[in-house]
Amino acid sequence: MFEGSKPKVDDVARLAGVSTATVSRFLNTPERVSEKTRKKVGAAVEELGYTPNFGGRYLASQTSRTMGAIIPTMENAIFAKGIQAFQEVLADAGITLLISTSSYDHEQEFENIRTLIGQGAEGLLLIGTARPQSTYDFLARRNIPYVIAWNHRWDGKHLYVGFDNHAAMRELTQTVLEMGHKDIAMIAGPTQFNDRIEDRIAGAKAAIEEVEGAQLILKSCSSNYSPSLAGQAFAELMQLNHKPSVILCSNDVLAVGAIMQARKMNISVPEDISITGFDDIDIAEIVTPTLATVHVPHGRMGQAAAGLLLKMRAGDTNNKSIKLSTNTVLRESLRYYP
Amino acid sequence: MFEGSKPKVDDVARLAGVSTATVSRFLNTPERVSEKTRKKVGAAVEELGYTPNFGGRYLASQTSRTMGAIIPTMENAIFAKGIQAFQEVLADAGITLLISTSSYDHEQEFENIRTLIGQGAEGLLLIGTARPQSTYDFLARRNIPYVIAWNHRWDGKHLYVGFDNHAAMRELTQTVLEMGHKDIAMIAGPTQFNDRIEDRIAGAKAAIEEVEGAQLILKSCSSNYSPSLAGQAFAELMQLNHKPSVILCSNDVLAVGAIMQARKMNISVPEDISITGFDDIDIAEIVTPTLATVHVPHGRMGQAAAGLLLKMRAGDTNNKSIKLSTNTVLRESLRYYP
DNA sequence: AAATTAGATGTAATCGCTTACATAAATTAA
DNA sequence: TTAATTTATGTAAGCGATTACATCTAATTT
Repeated sequence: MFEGSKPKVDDVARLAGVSTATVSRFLNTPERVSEKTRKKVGAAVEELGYTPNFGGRYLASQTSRTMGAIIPTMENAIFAKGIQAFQEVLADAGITLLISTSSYDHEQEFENIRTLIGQGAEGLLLIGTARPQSTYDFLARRNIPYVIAWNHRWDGKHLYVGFDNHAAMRELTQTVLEMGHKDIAMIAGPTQFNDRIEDRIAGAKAAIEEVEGAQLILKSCSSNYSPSLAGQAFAELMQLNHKPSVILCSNDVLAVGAIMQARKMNISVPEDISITGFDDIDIAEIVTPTLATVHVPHGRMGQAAAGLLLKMRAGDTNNKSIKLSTNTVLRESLRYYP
Repeated sequence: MFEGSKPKVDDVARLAGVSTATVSRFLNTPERVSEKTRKKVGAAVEELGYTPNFGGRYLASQTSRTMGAIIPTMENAIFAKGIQAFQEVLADAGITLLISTSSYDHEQEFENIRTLIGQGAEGLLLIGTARPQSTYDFLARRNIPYVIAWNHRWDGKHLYVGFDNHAAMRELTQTVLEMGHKDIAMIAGPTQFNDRIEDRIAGAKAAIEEVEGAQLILKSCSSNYSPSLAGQAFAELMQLNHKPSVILCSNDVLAVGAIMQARKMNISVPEDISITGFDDIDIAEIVTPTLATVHVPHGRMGQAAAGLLLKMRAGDTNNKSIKLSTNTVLRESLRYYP
């Protein structure tokens, strides 16, 4: 109706017959406004469909009620679940979430961080630890609270909300070893800019080194989320004279790619070869055979990260990293060594 | 370094020995600044790690370089893919994306819309058409450009960037009918607030009505994304005396749920019964048997939506809805009627 | 060489809101 | 009833940028 443009505090104030200060108080601290005026102002806001202008608000109050999250990609179900939970907790606290994706690129991530801070983000959710020191320096200089999710390390350098990728993979590998496997292969995506994969590989190695006669063949796959490239890696492993009896994949997506390739090649899983994943996303239970993997509590991680950032925003400085536990899930794709 | 707080234009101006106006010009219209000062200011910006404050900028320029998207949930791979593409196109144009999720709730969606507009969103991406008229009224009153994605209708009421759910489902159903099936069941999620499902159901009905002797048993499932609930619906259908020979599911997730339940019940797909999905997400090719479904170009849809909003933002008023085509994908789960 | 013009920079008003402080009204205490 | 509090409201000064307009400098034309 009306002029079609956005109503401002002044418009509301005029219509309600009060001052702009009162309107502002009505919006931010209603308890400081008398019942009577509260009604008047409320009606005016309603009638005009007034929404406070963020710019003005942010400028005047220096608080944006906004947080940012930068994830590598949204296409991966892993992040989606965690971020969804993250957003829900923030929304309940009246905080808007700004999201952007970095495509696993440090420069883009830094650009995104700058933008989000410019937009007023009062806290940041970042995935993993691998990024240039300069990025951390920037964050420190600006004094921006941030939380590192999807990984957890004991170095005490950052606030983590995640799980120990190293320990989780080590545990899974130990299980595999206990089942009698000695010739173990691993298909892993690029570790560049991806500390989680790095930790997973290290975890597998650590477990294998502990067992006499066990050995690891590491096969890298140029993408973390391409089933077909994983399939290719699988095919190459099958060319070897001395074939592995089990293939650990750095995540479920790659594992599924390997399973599908096995089917194409008429190699049966787990009779001929065992395969494992990591993450326990939906497809792990859908694929045939069902996939043995490491279960990760993505939803709880997102919630915890939001909770932590909210606390930091409230001024709580004594925060600690949160380590979530994972667990090995045994399913059809993994079998005892014959 | 320094005071640890955020540097402002004045700081940059002082350090570079120019006025704030020049700094602003350097940031927004560098071509209006001489080579020499450009260098000076650039160095100052760099040294201070200056990022313009969004609030001030937005207030003064009345442009936020921000767009909003409200999706029902991020957990579903469907939206993730489309939104990812949407975000990439916007990012290339220097626009930040604000995302929030409505959990399929109209009130929450409206709240989100208000918030995003308050944050300065210059355009909105909405999913599907089903929402109260009051929401559209609000949008119109505020004169906010918006695009409806994930559906396309011919009513000319909105700008759509999507596909014709009705026609797509009709086409799939026609294929099913041509394969000889007459007793057709459909497992569909709630249509409340979900015009896409509504259209899909209507599309199936339309096709079936055209064929003599063909009939539809509609089985509703109380969630759109719960495989287990779909499994339950499947089990109930199998109790019928006169069993269907094919089950159309309103999306791939439900279809997978049905397939898995069939496996549990030792009913083989497609020998005993055929099953189809909709969306063609990754799992469609992963599940055994692979799932016959309708392929939807999610990525292109996101891109197109972003392109359209960008054009609208630039002032282009003569925009048209974009209809993307889908196609029926035949896979193992669908077979000729015996 | 003087007049004209184009280009670069500076000055200061402005955007919409919040909030410290001042003031007025209502309540309680004396 | 008056004074002392408490509570509610108003006034006006910023918050950090942009930008119309004014000014100054340098280049071009005559």
